[in-house]
Amino acid sequence: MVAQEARTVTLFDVATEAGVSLATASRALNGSARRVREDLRLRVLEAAAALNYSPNAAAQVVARGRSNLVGLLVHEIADPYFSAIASGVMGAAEKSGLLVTVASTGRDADREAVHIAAFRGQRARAVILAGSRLDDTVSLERLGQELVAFEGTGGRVVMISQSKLPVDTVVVENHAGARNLAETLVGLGYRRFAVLAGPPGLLTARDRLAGFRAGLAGADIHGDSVDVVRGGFDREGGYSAMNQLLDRGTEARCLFAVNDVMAMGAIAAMRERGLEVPRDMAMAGFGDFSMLRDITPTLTTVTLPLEDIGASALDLVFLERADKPRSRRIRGEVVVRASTPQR
Amino acid sequence: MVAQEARTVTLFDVATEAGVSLATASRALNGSARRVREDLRLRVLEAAAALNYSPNAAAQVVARGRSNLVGLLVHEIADPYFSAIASGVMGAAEKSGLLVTVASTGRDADREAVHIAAFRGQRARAVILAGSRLDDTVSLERLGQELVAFEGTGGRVVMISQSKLPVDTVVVENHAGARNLAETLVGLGYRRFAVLAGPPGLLTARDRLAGFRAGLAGADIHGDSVDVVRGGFDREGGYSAMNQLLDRGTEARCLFAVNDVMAMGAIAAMRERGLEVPRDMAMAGFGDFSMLRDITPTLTTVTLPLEDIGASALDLVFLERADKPRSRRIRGEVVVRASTPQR
DNA sequence: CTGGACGCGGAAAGCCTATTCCATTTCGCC
DNA sequence: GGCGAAATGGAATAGGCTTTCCGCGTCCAG
Repeated sequence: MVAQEARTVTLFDVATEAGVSLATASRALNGSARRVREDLRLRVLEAAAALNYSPNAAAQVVARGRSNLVGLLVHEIADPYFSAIASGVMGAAEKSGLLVTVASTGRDADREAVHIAAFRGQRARAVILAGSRLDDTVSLERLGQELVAFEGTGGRVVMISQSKLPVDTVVVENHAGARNLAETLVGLGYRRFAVLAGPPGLLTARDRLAGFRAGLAGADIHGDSVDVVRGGFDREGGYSAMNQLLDRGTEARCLFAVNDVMAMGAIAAMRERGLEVPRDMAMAGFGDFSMLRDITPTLTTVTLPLEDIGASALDLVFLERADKPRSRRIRGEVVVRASTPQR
Repeated sequence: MVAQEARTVTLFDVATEAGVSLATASRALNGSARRVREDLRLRVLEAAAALNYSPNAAAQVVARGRSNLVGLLVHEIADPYFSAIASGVMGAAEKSGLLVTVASTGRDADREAVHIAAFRGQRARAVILAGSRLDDTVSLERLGQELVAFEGTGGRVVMISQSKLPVDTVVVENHAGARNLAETLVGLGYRRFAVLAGPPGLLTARDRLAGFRAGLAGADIHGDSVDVVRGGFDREGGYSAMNQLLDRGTEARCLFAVNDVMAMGAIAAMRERGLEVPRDMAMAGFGDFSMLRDITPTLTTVTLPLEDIGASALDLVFLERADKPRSRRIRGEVVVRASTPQR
């Protein structure tokens, strides 16, 4: 028995096996503009199948000058908000024959830049940035440069959240959603509010707070009567902000947490003190991830069609780059549940 | 003004700019075995920075014959179980300078095969298969062939869940965990059990059921006194299985759902009928995703260190392929919470 | 019957990088 | 100072594929 060198089979092998040239084999396999006579085409296909040929994608990328990879940058893939978006992106990508490479940045602008550079190296077809930007001109500038470099390789850039850079964007209407929520809550009879507002620089958090305030203002409820507490944009942030609020005391009868997981943290903080939602405090969140309908009490929130958002982002990838960046606006919908009963 | 063709900058440009040869530039940039004189090295680095050079990863892959991509196959990225594992894999990958490409299979064996073929085309360094196998010899066989072909390109294969194929595996000790859980529940005073058991063919579900039964058998509680209902391995499955169980009536005082999201579905089904956990029925789950501590009541379960599982899988990627597949065993830990009070 | 248009296979160039193989320089040591 | 060994720069090649360009055969119109 001869020791077999496990060489991988190349297009050359397929061509030889089929008795045609490399060029013909290539054309037969990926149906180029040029046509190949039917019998040859079949011979090539058969040969490829017989040899279990799998084209070397890297070589194709080198030859074509572009890949079919899409880079998806999220803050944290384990966060249900991002994993739902990722699911939408990946579902749409599969339909379009694209592969999705995901990277978590942990909200770190530097790692973001590193990953974009890596995607540039991959000659990725596009990069999708999911997640809120910070209100930080320096890092925004830096990101912009990185993205320009990326576009220089022919790739597309799509952002999800705010339209702060001149790239196509799926804009989440945080302001409008929060305003509607405020109006709804006022309609339910609430007058005194507290807000767990997230970190100061985070645009998403800021927009939601501003929208909520705008909604209250429409009902003549003004800023000074609203208790605002800052905190991280995650469960822990909600938990500690709520503790802060409870420690210092509040007259609010209804709490708005600018993100659902913060609301969950807040509920946990209340429970530890023997307080109950909505008996001791009504509560509303924002962002709706599916698990929310299973917590007790079910939580009033503004639902966002996260998977659609991801899919929309991938749609934008296929548009030609234009001078004027386009945006798709996604509106959330207020859903009233048990946590905010009529007063 | 001259129309600028936006050609991407290549290694050749860097070499020219630095006044050295291509070979030297290459060696300077990725520190090969060969050394480059310090001043030249610095010149190259400067030139690269000045031109904002980013190596063409695809060309590197072609030249080196292997990539730094890791393919991760999950059933559904939006499922917290898988997104937590993905988070672990991605965190570890980043430390090792690897990129992670994720694909969702939706438990479809064909799509699984398609994706593995795609990863083979990418010359991925490794593919990690997360998620339970089905007890289906045909598709298992098919998968095995696909994986052999993948390994033929020099890639590594790591599975997470059961060790059913001759590849390195992170084995989740479902049987032992469920047995411990059963023993714990018996210790709390429960004697009559029902199980929401998941689909018949799914190995993970099967192992947990078998382990649970084994634990009960140790306490002389035998099969015929346990109500077993089949259902999907997700929230909907738990919901409908629970409805089935309640429709036909049961004497069980404690329910074991073989997976946490099924337990959540079951709780929802009970709530719709005005039933409460644990008053009307105690309940335990399996798999612990972090949100669980925030539902009411907090749920007894077997926690799995999902992020560690992902990280372990990536560890295995770096081991040399060996004749005997290795396995890392991961044991869950029983956590008793409010849903199963002492009786 | 002839000439041009068209269809199609094949040779070869090109994509970008890593690495081998020479050629030259540098260095250590007697 | 001279010699061999070690270090190091550079030309050329490899790697797998796509695509351009060339040339030949076929078909149809005149």
